[in-house]
Amino acid sequence: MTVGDQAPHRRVTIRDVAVAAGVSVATVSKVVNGRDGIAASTSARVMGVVDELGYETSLIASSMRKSRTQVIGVFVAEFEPFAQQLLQGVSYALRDTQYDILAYAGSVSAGDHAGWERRSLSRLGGTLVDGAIIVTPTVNLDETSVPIVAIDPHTGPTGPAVIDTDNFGGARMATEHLISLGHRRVAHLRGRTDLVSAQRREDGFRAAHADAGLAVDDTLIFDGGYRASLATRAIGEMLDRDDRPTAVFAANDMTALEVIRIATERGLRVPEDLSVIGFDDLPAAAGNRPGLTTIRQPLHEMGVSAVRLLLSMLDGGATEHIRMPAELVLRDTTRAPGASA
Amino acid sequence: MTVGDQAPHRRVTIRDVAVAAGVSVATVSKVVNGRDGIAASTSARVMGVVDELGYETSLIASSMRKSRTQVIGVFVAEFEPFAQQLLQGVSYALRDTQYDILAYAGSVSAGDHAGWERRSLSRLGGTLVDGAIIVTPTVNLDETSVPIVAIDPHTGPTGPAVIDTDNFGGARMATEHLISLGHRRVAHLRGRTDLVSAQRREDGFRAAHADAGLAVDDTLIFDGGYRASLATRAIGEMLDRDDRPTAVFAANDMTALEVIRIATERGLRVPEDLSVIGFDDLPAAAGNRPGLTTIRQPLHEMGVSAVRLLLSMLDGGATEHIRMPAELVLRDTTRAPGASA
DNA sequence: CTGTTAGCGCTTTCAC
DNA sequence: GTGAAAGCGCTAACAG
Repeated sequence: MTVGDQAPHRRVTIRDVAVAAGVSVATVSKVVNGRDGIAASTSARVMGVVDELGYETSLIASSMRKSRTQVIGVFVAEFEPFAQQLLQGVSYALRDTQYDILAYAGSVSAGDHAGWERRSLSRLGGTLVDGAIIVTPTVNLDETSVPIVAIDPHTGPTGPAVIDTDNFGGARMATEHLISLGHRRVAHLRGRTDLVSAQRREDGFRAAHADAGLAVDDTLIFDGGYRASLATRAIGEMLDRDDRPTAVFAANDMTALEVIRIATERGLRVPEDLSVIGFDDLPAAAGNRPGLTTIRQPLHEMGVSAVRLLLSMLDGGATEHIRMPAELVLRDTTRAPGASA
Repeated sequence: MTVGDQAPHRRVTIRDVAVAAGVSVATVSKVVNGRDGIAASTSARVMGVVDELGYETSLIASSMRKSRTQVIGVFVAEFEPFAQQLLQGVSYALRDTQYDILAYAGSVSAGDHAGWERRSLSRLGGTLVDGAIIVTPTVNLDETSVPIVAIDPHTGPTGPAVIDTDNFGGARMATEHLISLGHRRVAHLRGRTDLVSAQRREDGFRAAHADAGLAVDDTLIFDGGYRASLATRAIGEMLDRDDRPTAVFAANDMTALEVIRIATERGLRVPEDLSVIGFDDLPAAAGNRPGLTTIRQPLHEMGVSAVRLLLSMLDGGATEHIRMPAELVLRDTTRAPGASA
């Protein structure tokens, strides 16, 4: 610990500039913020010192006094592929605006995993960010200090502004696809059952069966919890059954990929022996070999829409609920049953 | 939840808690921060109010007084795939620590694109974040107020702590691969020539030729600037030549993918008529059809290493320069010339 | 044990 | 035009 205890590089503050320019702190502030009522000569001198010293106003300090910071917050539980795709859309949409992006993953520390969205919001909202986009929040967010838009909230479209995907329709489409291929024993690997998105997907799965006049075999429904690690066991059981399903609709891509992994381990070929379809269309779905057939959520567009909506709200616009369409993306992991090579 | 509903949506501050608990602001602060020297009864009462009011300490305000915030900053120019892969590694490595991640893209607003790293650092460093990881900075960062580690700095390994990839070795490997396949007219689509990483890759390209006793045809070297949009024109020229190259080594995946796109547009088949190899191994490389053969930078691992190094520096450890190995990833876009189907 | 007093770096009245 | 003063929400001495 005997390193730089000397505090070698204190950041240059507004006071340093003021002293160097021979003016008051207040004057520097005005110059830097382009307020008028400052002599041109003074302004020029101060700017000179600013450049010379490399002064940058502290976002933190100024955010405590200002109302607008020109920063949009994106709060996520974790930087996983789903959130990242969204973030890319947000980033893209904010490119030509005056806003900076601050993405915060505030549930890193174990323990109170739940409520990360409320916590992040309290810690940064109202001060550091002008508005926030919250990715898959699992609690209701009302009475927030800044405008927020929730993307795919797991509690359903309850908050004021939300962007989500047609989970029910997408799931029905996935299941229909399997059924139309001729599959009659199709399993469903559910998501986190405490989340609406997972429930909607299960509903869609059932609806497709009903539409086709087929009965759902409830023993073919397994819990995958949206995470590969949580799904592994259930997948094993599913594939070890004597009357193994010929196809499976996994509630998201991560668990669908896990199905493929386990199936391959068991010596099963996908799609010859088992058809698999996922949900999300993460980059990993396209990157997998064989390419994962899945239901696409337009993540990028959702990020863009979230920005547009938030910006309009920041401008006094009304909240909205935007539902994006889901789309079937055919790749290589589904085919008719028994159509072995 | 019937507390202070008269107030609009002002965030609840430490003062609100103090008043409600009938103690001083300082006492609340001590309780919340677990300082000792507080009566158990007082502590309990305050905590009760905290829960009831849903108080969360403002990261901003406390960061102005505290030295440690338990937040690591990741500064990027933009949230593009390259940065995102890194971010995932960082996120992964920070999972089980007490640190939160704050990713900041501070060059969104057009204009002063350059110097974003310095700007972000000045605006957030020293106060909001305990340390920072900077992704592909293009300026030298010394005299910073907090420990930083640079990932793949485009100015070369000059800063105190840097993680980078063996650009020279990787480029040589890529070119060797093409040459060993039998290609004799191989083009190089350079990156941003003002950046060392791009220079190293060109050097590697030339070295591979020298090793094989081959001369480099300088007219086969084009500028791609690392961005698809900047490369389009040059690629057109390259492919419209009468003595079109049989293979091309693009300085990164984004431009390699653009080569494939343009080639396909021209009616050329990849790899039958043209072999293409990239650099980076972004998810898009694996996701592309045909899969892009490329040189892999272990982005995830680099993120992890950056965290480890930063954490150790935060703990008084010394700076380091870590060079990661590049690796050839064979997919579907390279094959022997003239081996048409 | 607890409250009072200073600020952190900045912006914003409001005098001069 | 410019500066002095009053905070923003919080923590860190220092008194009581």
